[in-house]
Amino acid sequence: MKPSVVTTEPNGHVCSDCAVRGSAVCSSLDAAELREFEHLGRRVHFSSGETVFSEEDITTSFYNVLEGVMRLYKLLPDGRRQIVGFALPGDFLGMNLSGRHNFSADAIGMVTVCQFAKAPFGRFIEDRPQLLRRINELAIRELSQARDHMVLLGRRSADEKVASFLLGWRERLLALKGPSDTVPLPMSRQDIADYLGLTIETVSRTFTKLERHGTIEIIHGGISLLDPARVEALAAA
Amino acid sequence: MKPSVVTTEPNGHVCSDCAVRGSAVCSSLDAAELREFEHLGRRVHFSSGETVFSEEDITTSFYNVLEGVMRLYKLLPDGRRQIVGFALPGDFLGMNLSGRHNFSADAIGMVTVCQFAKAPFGRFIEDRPQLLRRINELAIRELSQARDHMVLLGRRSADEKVASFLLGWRERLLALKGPSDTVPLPMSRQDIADYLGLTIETVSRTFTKLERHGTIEIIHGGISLLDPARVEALAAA
DNA sequence: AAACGCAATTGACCCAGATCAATCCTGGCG
DNA sequence: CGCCAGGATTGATCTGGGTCAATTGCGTTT
Repeated sequence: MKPSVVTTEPNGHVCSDCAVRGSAVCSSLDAAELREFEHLGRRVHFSSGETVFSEEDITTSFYNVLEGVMRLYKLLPDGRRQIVGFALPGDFLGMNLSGRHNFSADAIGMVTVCQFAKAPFGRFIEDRPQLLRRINELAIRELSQARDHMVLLGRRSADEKVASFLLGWRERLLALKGPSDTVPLPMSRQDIADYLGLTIETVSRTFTKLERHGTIEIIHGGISLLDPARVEALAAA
Repeated sequence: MKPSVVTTEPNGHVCSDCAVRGSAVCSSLDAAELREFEHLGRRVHFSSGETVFSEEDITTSFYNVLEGVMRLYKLLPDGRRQIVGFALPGDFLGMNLSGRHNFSADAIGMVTVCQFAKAPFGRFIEDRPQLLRRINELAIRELSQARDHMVLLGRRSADEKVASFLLGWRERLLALKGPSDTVPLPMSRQDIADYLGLTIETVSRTFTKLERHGTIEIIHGGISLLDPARVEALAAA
């Protein structure tokens, strides 16, 4: 199911000045290793809404997000959807034990990834424990986030969910774009609802309520935290 | 907060005939490595309800569960609890990036763990990529389970949650105790509720409902699946 | 065997959030 | 510029599961 709009650059890039050089898996490699590594990955672009891989697909590649945002989700047979996370630049996707992806991933807006064929990547890792350690670190970080999200899904009210989401999302963007009380939300209300285990109406109503109380301002493509302290109180962190 | 009832065996064990030798982290070590590894861990016993470690505690040890069941959970400031998983023999606990545990763990019934001091264990791993790879595998498996659980918490009804839980728990015990339609439930109803994001009343009512329909039978310390197919249908797997 | 303690069950009622159903933007296009 | 489509908002109503409150069942102590 390779989408037609995907474009691949034959080779117009170098890892050494990649945007995610410092934070992604490749941060564990030295300059010499990086030159070798460069041949393994190729940049691939996806446009908004395109699927990068689907749950249950055989895993043929790993992906390193370079630019943009992706939604990672699982579907129930009847169509209910749970977004298990949003991937941002520096995130590494595709690791699994079964040989099949255990969630689907698609682009929210334009996305650039660094794609690695599974086998050569596996071979490259083989004698580079540093890289393995880095991948393990990323997995452990994900796991910690996943557990936090379980608490949110299982034990928080709608207001708390929305407030936690805004703070969490701002926090993640902090590392990428620097601190700001203006939080861009590239994903749809439906995406937010499916991430928080709510309906789109509840998300919308909660935003409106927060805005009426002067806590946030809903702006085009995002929200602005007028009273961050209030939001933090609501999140019951 | 070392509990008084904890007992440590000076050395009455050998790794080579450990119950979890084949499935735990140590499955990645050969006989020679195992002998060296043996000196790193010590068996520690916990009795029912004792806390092995708490969220936010500085991580001083890693733990390999040998016997028994543990509940892993996070608390909100106001006391709401979310159980993020149950640990069984073979599970490895304590990995994190922050240097602090990101959840609490306590014993459900008698528990035996193999405890490793963080620093020596870290040193041992250093030049044994096989062990690191094994730890990574366990982390990836956990991550996959965590994502499945997010779907359950965010998008399933109470009936589906309970049915999925029974099947999932049976599935996990399968590897340890062999196949059976009688599912022991060592944890309390409250534990089940906090795992599923429900209240104790809802869990109890759902069990009763299933029993009235002849789908399960509630027995002392567990349940019996009278109609496993029916339970699977309810789980909407 | 009576009495206690604690988990589990059951019942009655309530409410947060879902569902159903209109609008209301807003941006793209003829 | 006016029209259209898809996302977002808002309103009205419903309900699954929570809350509150007994009651039951059992294992332990005396």
